Amino acid sequence: MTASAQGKPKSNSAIAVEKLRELIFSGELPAGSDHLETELALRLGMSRTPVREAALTLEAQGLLEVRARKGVRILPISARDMEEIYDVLTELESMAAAQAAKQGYDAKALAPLAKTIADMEVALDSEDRAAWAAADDRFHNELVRLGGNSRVVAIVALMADQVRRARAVTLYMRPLPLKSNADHRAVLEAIRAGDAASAHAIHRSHRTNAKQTLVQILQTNRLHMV
Amino acid sequence: MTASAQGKPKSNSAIAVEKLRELIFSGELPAGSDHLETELALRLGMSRTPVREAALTLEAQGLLEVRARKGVRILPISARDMEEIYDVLTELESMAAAQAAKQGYDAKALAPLAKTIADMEVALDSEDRAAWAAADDRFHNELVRLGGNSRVVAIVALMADQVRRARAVTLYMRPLPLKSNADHRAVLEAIRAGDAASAHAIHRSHRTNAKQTLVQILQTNRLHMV
DNA sequence: GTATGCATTAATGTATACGTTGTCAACGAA
DNA sequence: TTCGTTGACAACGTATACATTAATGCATAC
Repeated sequence: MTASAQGKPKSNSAIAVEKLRELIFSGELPAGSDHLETELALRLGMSRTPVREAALTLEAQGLLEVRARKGVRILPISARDMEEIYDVLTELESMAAAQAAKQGYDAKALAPLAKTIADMEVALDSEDRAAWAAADDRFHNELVRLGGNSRVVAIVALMADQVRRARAVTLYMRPLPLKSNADHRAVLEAIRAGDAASAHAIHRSHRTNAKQTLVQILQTNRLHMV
Repeated sequence: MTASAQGKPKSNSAIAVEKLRELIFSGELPAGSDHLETELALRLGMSRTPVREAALTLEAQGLLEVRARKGVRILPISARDMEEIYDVLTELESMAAAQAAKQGYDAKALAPLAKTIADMEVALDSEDRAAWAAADDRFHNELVRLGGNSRVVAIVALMADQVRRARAVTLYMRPLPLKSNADHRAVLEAIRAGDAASAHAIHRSHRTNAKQTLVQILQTNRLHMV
């Protein structure tokens, strides 16, 4: 089927979730800012009801906070928040890597993961940071998918959203992660070889390094409002 | 201030969340059952709006699913689900135990954790399974709190809800966990000694054992609808 | 007897009106 | 001048009416 003939009717509530996410990630709704429900409803061209429902959904996802008579507040992300998030990602992704290694995937099943690594390599060569970030997201998402734990997939997706918000600010403040792809390849190789312990250890150290790099950037730049 | 003079006004939406959680945990809304919004609204003595908002919140928490024109479905829990949940709990709680050990807590700060272990001991002596389960919940909750990662606390709380639902069925089907308190004490001791590696390893093996016990019960009894 | 299509209906999705309540500012008293 | 009080306002929380749409059942044709 082609992507053109989708034809699936989306509810306004679902549309509101998408639009609000876009507005938050694009920075049009900056972290720490307040927005009235009526104002958002007007902006999205619908009534308050679906906007309110979307706000509740996004609140559960940790992107904003609904406060009585003060509108929704887009949650800021502090350096401490990023530490917490990276620690969770480190644990759950490392577990996923280990479990993926135990599944005995063949080369075909691992092809999507290998593709993301190749894409990152191309992006690094052309110094295309945005493309690198997109491929990196796909790598981590695919990794946990291979782990086979649907709850890990869901939690990591939520945390990755927050990382993406922070990265929108930090992406151009740090050196290109030229060496990180060696880690990615090593993880892939460990999974292919069925070496769960190595997959776990390598990914853990990879994530730990990434955490230190990012937290240092956030702290030295006092970017507690991302 | 005394607890009697609380006087905090709760919104109907918040009340609906509480009531629905009670109905789900008590089994009055059995896993797998469907319930119309109108019916629930009538049952809770309020209009559809707050009930609907509560349903969205509980959906985000993984307790139920809202389906168009079919009402909300209380999600069943399969043995596979419990495996996933226990794997997540194992990783995050072990990390929390290790981080708690690094904090250098004194005896006073660890007193609440020690109290839950003492309570479990008393409950085991009197073979009071319900009291043991309640104290065990408090132990795990307090443990992650000491870890200091608020996101881990939140995720573990969500997963613990699911465990509680399953335990309502399995609590009386398994032997009393007479030896588990030795694990709890060992974890506490490792934290007190500041031995992060031991705290991590001990708690991990504790959780792994618990997982195997529970999953085996669920599988042998075909309890895929808990 | 079966299958297809249409009409009915019932439940959600959405809009809107209204009540409730916290906020903010102006005014007055100390 | 400053602090406290009061009042109006405005935004949310809730109820309710309405639109939408999918499921269901019946009738009809093959």
